[in-house]
Amino acid sequence: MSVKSVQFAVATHIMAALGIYPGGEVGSATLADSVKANPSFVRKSLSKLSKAGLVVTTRGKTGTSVLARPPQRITLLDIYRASGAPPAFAIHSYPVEKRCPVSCNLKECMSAVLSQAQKSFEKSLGKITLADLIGQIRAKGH
Amino acid sequence: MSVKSVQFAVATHIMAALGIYPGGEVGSATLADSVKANPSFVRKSLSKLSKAGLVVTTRGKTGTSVLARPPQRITLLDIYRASGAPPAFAIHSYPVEKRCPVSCNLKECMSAVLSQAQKSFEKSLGKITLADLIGQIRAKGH
DNA sequence: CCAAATGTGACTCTTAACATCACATATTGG
DNA sequence: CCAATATGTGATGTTAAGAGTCACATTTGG
Repeated sequence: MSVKSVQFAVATHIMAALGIYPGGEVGSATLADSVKANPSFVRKSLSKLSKAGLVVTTRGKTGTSVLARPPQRITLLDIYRASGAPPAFAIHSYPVEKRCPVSCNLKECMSAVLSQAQKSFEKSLGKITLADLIGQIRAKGH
Repeated sequence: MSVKSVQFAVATHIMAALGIYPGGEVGSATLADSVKANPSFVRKSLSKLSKAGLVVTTRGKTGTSVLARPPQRITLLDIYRASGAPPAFAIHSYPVEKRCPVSCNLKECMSAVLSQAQKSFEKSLGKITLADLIGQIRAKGH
């Protein structure tokens, strides 16, 4: 029922790098160096952030990316949602045994439970800003 | 980085069935019918619940399973933990680019963030008892 | 001792994300 | 205008992990 995806972590890495980099204009190749992932993979992630309005990218020969707004006004929940990470929780897809009341109704109940859990998890992410995260990274030094 | 697991949902299904079944003593074959999953798979799940002390199973010819305590005293968090579902959130495992402070420190920061999110999600599960869930199932009727 | 149940290790199958490539698209500088 | 170089993205191969299955050991009531 849980879903592991690096999308969120990679997207956060990118955002933190954009926030920390002096000047703030960074090309995807530089970001790929920092994440140490395939440039194409990074571009895809960057593309999602751009579509979500968290980042402004310019194309063409001198194309770069910049944060769309100051890191104080970007939460990790914004990044999580933009990253396109699959929902954290899932339910099995077995068929229903019609004679069994548990089998008939459990999925619906579980679905409510899991969406509540998802909300509380998202709420937790919403409390942390990108600026907080950058502060922590800076505090750890190099 | 993604992995979906049905362990939690299946374990919850089993527990609800045990709680609802009149008398409460049920064999794994009956449970497998209700879940509509492979009997061996159900037995494995049942085995975890048993080891976690949520269920008491007897072996031998007339082997069955019963809830170890009343459903009012079993939370979905108990079941989640017993089910052995993998942690809901994970971080990428790319190498670190040593010259980059983001690359060096982000994983540690993300790890803290994710474990906090995990806690808030678990807290949400801890508020729901098996009795609550069974009540919901009964309310929906057959 | 035998029948019937749970417990479990080994193995294969399936799926979804990761990773990569190739190329389309866009834009600047000369 | 065109060459160089950046982002954007569809297609495809690779891989890791859970689901599913099987076989058999273990247990225990009759």
